Amino acid sequence: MRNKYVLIYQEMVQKIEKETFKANEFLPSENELAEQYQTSRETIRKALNLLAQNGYIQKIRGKGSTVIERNKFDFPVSGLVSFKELADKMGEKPITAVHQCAKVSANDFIQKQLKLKDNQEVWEIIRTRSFSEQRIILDKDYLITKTVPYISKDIAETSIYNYLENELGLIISFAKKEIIVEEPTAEDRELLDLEGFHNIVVIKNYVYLDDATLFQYTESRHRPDKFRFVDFARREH
Amino acid sequence: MRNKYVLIYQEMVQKIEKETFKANEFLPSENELAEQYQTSRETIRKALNLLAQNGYIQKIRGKGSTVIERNKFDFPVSGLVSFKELADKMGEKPITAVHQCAKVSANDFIQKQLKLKDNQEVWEIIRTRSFSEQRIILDKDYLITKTVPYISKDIAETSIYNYLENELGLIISFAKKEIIVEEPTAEDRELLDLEGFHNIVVIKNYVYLDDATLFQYTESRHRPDKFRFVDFARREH
DNA sequence: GAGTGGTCTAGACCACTCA
DNA sequence: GAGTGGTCTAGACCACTCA
Repeated sequence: MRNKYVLIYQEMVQKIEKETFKANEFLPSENELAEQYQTSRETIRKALNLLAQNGYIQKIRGKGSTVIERNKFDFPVSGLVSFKELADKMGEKPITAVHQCAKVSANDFIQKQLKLKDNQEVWEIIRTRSFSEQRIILDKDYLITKTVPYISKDIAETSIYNYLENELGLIISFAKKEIIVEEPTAEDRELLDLEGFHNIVVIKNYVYLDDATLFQYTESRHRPDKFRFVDFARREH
Repeated sequence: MRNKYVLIYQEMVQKIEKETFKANEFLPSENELAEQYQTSRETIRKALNLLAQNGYIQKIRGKGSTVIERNKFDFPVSGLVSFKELADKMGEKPITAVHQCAKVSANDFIQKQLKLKDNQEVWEIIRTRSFSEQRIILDKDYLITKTVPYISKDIAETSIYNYLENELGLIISFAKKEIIVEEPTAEDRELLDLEGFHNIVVIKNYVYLDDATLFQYTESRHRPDKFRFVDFARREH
């Protein structure tokens, strides 16, 4: 049984997406919601805070909470998004080709990224993603073998995240992301259909578990014309 | 007088940055903190949740809250960051040149971005940012005149955000951001030192006030070699 | 002045960790 | 079994909005 405030949050997300609660209209007041859900106001407020954080509503003091107009296609909830989730939203089904899926000794660069003490073994997974017969994205994943003792080409072909979370029971907690633009490497030129593009957008991702241990480093290398990153951010005051 | 939980949050941020609380060590427990700050546990928890959200700590059930190792230079707190804040963190002082600062009639594109009904007037501000004598960034800002009745070249040269928040008293609440890569326009070629680069990284920003009204659309156009975006994101479960 | 959201409290019960 | 964080409650007081 999930938490009450998460259930209320999810139910309200549904209602916003189905437009039971419409954009620019006000939600019922916190007191009314507390009454409806037979719970305390603080619990309602936890649900509403989740909605606000994720860009569904804007709370206005003295007035109420209004539903933020959102183009679901343009602005998915931001945060950590795996490639598969992203592709679902893009509509078109990508084809994944696995070029490498093996335990290798970490080179200096990977050692540094994953803060390894010595040249431990890591899983190296190299994949390309194709849309309409064009190889657009090169994904390079490095996973610590202590946390992920085994992984197969089959898994790499579907979803690594699904395997990590549902099969291994790992709880992914947060990630640090960096986006930069680089010159294509020889590997990029070989594995991607660059079509004359002179740059590659590189998304570096450092992924952490719920005990704050770093266990994965990922580089997602995109052809620039197909790259798009969207984000919803609240300003701190 | 600010809120108790914000004060506690700020004090703890200080302690983490000054390494009174060191990376990978545990904070005092919530009960201890409640005792120390003479407050209730729920108030302490609000402060700790802010710390967790902003990537300072990781809470581990049954054990406590550990300080996340963070390279402050590499990973500033993510979210909405104005150019001036960003430049402060980069160390080098940029030079801003204002090319345009005028009320103009909104063209079709701007009307669409700002969801205007007709061709209202908007403030158009076009600026370049130089580092080491190189014009690296082209900023194009469009502000709704109803919200921002007046703005000057002087303001555009320093910080628009400072003016909006401290002079006009506007409360900026959230923004939707989109990052894509484009071919340089004629304007990019004219106003930036492209040095042969074939692409421009474009950050589109839709900025909203605390009453959920959209009042500003910004395009920040970066030379790709100097572009860098970092983010801290928690995964939703 | 009635209604709204924002903060804070003191206490309860729970699941989890670790010796 | 002692200590940890996670959730939930019922109530208080406050600042703000709006008629």
